[in-house]
Amino acid sequence: MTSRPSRPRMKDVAAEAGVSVMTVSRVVNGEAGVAPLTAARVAAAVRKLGYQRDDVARQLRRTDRLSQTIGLMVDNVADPFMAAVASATEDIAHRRGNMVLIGSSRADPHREREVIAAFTARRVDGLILTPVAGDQRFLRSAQTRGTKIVCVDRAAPGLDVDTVVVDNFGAVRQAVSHLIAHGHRRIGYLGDKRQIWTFGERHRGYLAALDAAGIDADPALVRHGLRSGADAARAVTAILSAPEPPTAVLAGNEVLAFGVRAVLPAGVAFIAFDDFALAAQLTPPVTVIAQDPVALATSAAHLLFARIHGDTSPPRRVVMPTELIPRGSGEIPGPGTPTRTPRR
Amino acid sequence: MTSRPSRPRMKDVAAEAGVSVMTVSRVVNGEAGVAPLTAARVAAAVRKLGYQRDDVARQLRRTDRLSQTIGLMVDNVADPFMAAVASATEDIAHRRGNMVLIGSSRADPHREREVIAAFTARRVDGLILTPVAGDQRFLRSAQTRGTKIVCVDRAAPGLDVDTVVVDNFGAVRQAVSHLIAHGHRRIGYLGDKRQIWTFGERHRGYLAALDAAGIDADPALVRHGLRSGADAARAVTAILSAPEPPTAVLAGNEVLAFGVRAVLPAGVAFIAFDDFALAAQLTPPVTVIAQDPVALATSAAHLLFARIHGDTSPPRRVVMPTELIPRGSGEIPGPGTPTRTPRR
DNA sequence: TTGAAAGCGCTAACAA
DNA sequence: TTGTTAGCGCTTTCAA
Repeated sequence: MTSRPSRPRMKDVAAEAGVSVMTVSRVVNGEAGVAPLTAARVAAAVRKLGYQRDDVARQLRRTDRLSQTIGLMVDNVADPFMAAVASATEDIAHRRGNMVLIGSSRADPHREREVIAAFTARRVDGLILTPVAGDQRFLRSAQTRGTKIVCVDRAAPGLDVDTVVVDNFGAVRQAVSHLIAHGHRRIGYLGDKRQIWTFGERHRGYLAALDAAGIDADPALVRHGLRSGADAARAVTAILSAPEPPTAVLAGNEVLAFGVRAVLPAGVAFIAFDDFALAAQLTPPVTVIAQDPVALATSAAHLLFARIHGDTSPPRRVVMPTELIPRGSGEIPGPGTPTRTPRR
Repeated sequence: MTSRPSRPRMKDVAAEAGVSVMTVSRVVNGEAGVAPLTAARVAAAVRKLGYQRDDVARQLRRTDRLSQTIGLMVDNVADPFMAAVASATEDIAHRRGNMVLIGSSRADPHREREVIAAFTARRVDGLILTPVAGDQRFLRSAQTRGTKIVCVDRAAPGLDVDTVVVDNFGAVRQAVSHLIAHGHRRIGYLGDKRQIWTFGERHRGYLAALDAAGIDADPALVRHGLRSGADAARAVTAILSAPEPPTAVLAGNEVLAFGVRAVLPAGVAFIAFDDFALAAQLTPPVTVIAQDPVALATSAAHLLFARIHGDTSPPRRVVMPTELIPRGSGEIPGPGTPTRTPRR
């Protein structure tokens, strides 16, 4: 076995340049107070040896304790919404010279804790989270010890932190009211786990719209805990084969919408939460509740970096807009629509 | 200003439990040779103070030097293919108790170097890369110093590392031959930058299929460097308004396919590289070259961890399968098709 | 302008 | 079984 050649250290550079490690440190970090000629010798030694500063050792000693690393916990990076959040977060972090550690909770509160513990053990400066568990109080200790936290997309009840979300409740209430206005009274709801804040809100919005129209909510038309397109396809098939099937369906997010579309019969109205690439090109085009994941994540990342750099103002809740985009699928008339004139 | 309360250290736990830090270290790391009663006292102190081991300091001193962190550099996490790669990588890393640092090159060789430098400065144990630049020799120094490297999706010419890819050349040659067999002789090609290995291969496959059929390649039908759906939409519109427009188009990846679909007239045949969620539900359904990003990334991650844990066998190149899935759009007949019998 | 000494929080090696 | 000493690679502090 060959022994693994280790990377050069400051002391190697110092020896090569004939100076002390302190001088090397000053040159490597671009500090003033080094004679130009000395600096040039050090720089030459750095190049010759291929020296690169060890940020792990650096972080251990520095006064500001900053790792220039943040932790991003999403539900699942493969989800297009979460991918957009991750991409935007990484972009802001990169611009600020930071790196992003990424972890997925996959809607598992246990995994969520593991991931967050692994982040804090690595001394991240801050966390951007899409929380799963209803109760996030376990984060308080990290918070009081200086780790900055921002929630994005999903709020964390019981935790007093900056939060960037949309009005999920209002957006779904509006969408369901839209379906009701088009004559629907039996409307299906397909969502992920209710404990997830967004889906709790979306389900409440659904119920509120029904209630406002004097429609009794039928639990047979509601499915929670759907995690994949396949889950959603099975659920909508089941709901549609009920004795009194729905005439309209709401899919709680993009991934679920994909599954619903694969099996939804023509004639059933459909609205999806989240806009997606081909929504306008399907037959019929899909009416959606659009939100902007890039704007959400960008706002969250800016908030986080402000906190890391000393902003101690009270926690803020930023609510970003949503837009109901009617494209056709959400405007398919239901049995109660005015276009079908009742005969007497 | 209030001073930031710092997290407890081993010495705090040691003081609380009335033992030395070494004993705390043993308990925290679950090592044998601590009296049960002592261990219990330490454990109680850990709980009371909410102690969490500092992995940064730990890594600095440990003999194996492992950070239990790997770096993943993708082109752009928002791209569904890359998101799937990231998700699968994170999943394998999580199972092995590792974390993932994520960075995006966004097809910029300069940014690529920055990201990789930031990874190695943080002493990652290994790198999983989708390289951009044609020349990756700058990675050799990191490699000789012990950082394990695996390329996924894209190979890195000039670098002798494990690589997990598909046969891009063969897959596109087959797809373009498929279009030719359906009577097309003027076929458009839309791809990202040619320097990116995959797109170089895909373009070569395109040319090879034309050549095998005795068709002269027309540069007016080819566009490189497309980075978004909007880019692709503009490019295909331009190509179609040429004097002799193509009767078929190949989109080099999923993101470009979205843009093409938005503007492609019915009647123009279409094949996309990468399968995507709604491909089968468009009108006409989209014929695709399917590959499995999860399988690619899983294989790459396993290779990387084997290397990190001492596998020193020669670098391997794993070639995963692709599948041409005919769904309709790629079978639209062209002017030279046998179904249009030539009259004499 | 430069360097020596100390120490960040932990673990390796050894001693008791 | 427990503790002591040294040191990972760097930065801080202070002295020259």
